[in-house]
Amino acid sequence: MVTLAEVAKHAGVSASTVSYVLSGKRSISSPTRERVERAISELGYHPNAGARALAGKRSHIIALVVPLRTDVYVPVMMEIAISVTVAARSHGYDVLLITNDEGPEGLRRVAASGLADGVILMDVELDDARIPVLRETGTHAALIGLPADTRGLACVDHDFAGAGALCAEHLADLGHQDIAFIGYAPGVYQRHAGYAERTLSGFRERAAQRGLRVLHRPCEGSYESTAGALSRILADRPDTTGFVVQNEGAIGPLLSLLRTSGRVVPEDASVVALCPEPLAEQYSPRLTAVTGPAHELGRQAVELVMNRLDDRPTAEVSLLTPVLTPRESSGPAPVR
Amino acid sequence: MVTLAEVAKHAGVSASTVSYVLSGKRSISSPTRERVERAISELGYHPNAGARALAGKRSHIIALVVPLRTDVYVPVMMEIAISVTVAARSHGYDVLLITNDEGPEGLRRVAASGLADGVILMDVELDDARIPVLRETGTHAALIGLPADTRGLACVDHDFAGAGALCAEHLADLGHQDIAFIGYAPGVYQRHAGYAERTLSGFRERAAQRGLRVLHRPCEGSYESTAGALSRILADRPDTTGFVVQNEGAIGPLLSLLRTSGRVVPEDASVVALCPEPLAEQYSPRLTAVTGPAHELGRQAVELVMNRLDDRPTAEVSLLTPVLTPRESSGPAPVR
DNA sequence: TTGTAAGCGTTATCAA
DNA sequence: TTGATAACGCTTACAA
Repeated sequence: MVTLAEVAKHAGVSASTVSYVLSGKRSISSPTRERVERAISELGYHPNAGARALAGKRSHIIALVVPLRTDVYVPVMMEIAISVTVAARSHGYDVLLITNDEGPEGLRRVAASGLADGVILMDVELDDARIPVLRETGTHAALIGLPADTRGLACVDHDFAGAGALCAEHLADLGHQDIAFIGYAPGVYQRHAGYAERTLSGFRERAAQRGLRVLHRPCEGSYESTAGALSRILADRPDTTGFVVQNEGAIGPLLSLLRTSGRVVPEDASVVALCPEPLAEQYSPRLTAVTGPAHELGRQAVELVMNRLDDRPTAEVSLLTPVLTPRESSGPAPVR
Repeated sequence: MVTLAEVAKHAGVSASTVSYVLSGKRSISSPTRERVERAISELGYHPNAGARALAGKRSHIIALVVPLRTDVYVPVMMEIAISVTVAARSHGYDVLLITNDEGPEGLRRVAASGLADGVILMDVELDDARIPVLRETGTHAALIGLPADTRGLACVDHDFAGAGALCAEHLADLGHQDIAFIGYAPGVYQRHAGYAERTLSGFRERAAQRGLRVLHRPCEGSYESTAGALSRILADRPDTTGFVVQNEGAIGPLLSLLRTSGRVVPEDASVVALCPEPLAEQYSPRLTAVTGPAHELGRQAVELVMNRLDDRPTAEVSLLTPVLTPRESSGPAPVR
């Protein structure tokens, strides 16, 4: 194993000079810098991570806490994890993966041992058990998701209310009057999951402004539950021509069922999905969809942690603007 | 921050005693052990990771290298990542996430810096650029996937040939004679991706043994490409009654197209998918599918790395047995 | 602009 | 069964 001392000897300088060349924390004359850099590459030197952490009081690692089972669509979780890793690397940081099966104690372990300098929590809940640990240990952290009490925390999330509003806006613009919102499973609303409620209220508010009639139906996402939701919707409001779906599992069934019931999309019924782009693209017809930038979520979370590590102040909450991409599944309301 | 020295003072013993209580590397009398353990919990001591790595020459971290873009269905990648993390924790190890955008150099960095003691590579290709680095640096590693040359390496993968055989077997048992295999995109076969070729040859071999007629059609997975593949199949072999699909994207389109063409599944045509369970469950009809245990892949990879770290010999290749779960999409061949 | 040297918090060897 | 103590490889005052 090549050590800093060996590099120093090889370059004919002191150890501290090598260290300073690496860290850039003091100015070095070009000739020495070059000698050192040559020595480094000739010997294939890589600083020892443990020693660096011990002496420098910084592990250059951030922990990413992922839930075992999650509300978040898995490919999106992965996209976030990857964007976090890439963004962290651009700051010279690596990412440690922590699963939530250790519970909040995992956080404490990682922070107290100095294994990680900071933490990013994914899939944060309104009343998240990990937050007290964060406060108690004073760990530098960024949250993806919005807890009930954000005081002193740094959070990034999609602007779900804005996303809901966008759906209402789009369908109203197309002349639809009766809209059904097919949502997550009832349990999700019963435990007051923030993203679900925020989307729904953003949607409802804008719908009210635009004078739309709205029906909200929770849905498990299975074929059967979607069929149940749809038939109730059509029974209660036969004039429904617009559908907003916020439930990945319900999309496929909904499209099949509309077809089966003789409704052509988008001529007879318009469908707007709240889902990731790749999902929207893979259906036939391709779905008009509202999406938030998942990789941006990861990137910003990393920026937040880095800012906190360097004692730069950060805003408490940052919401990312969603985008509606019109595709083939939405069109003008049918004339009656 | 609580140090080992503070614990020692609090317990009235020497630092080394505390260290040995923690590592269990020498026998300690019960009374001292208890005093030390009490001190540890009273002070909330967590050993410093950097110091431990430096002195002990082991970081207790393994790196998991994930591809940015992948052939593997993303939720399965995530499942593997999580099972790796959980399994690693059970050995006192943490997992560092490395993306492949650093290229093979990322591996070298992580190994040479002592950041990780070992490495798990996901989505390994036949001629993987990361393998030379592994050999050159002598890094302890486990590969998920099978490279062309496995000498000296520890690999785990699904038994794709077995999976293919299982599909042929199942359809033959049901009396089907003409089977179409709807595969991955042509490019996947052109670059001789191991899993694709192994599945296909396993399938072909068993089909031949059972006297089945077989048609293999690569497919991009889009609606259009699936439609193209299906119409060619039905043109070339109108008597085709069995379909094997190994392309997540093609499943939905195939089911729609069969329905559209007036074929009822499973009365007129049987479909067997090579895909993860959750995917098979979410279609209507639910799909008979062949699946490999993804979490087992992660678990075994960790065991392999741990064995290598402790100089225990390991087999070069371990293939995990796939399972066929019969569901609603396959049934007896129609009588002619 | 560069060098010297004192830690950082463990582990593990050598004694006792 | 336990205690001193010398590494481990780096960072960072403090000197020069």
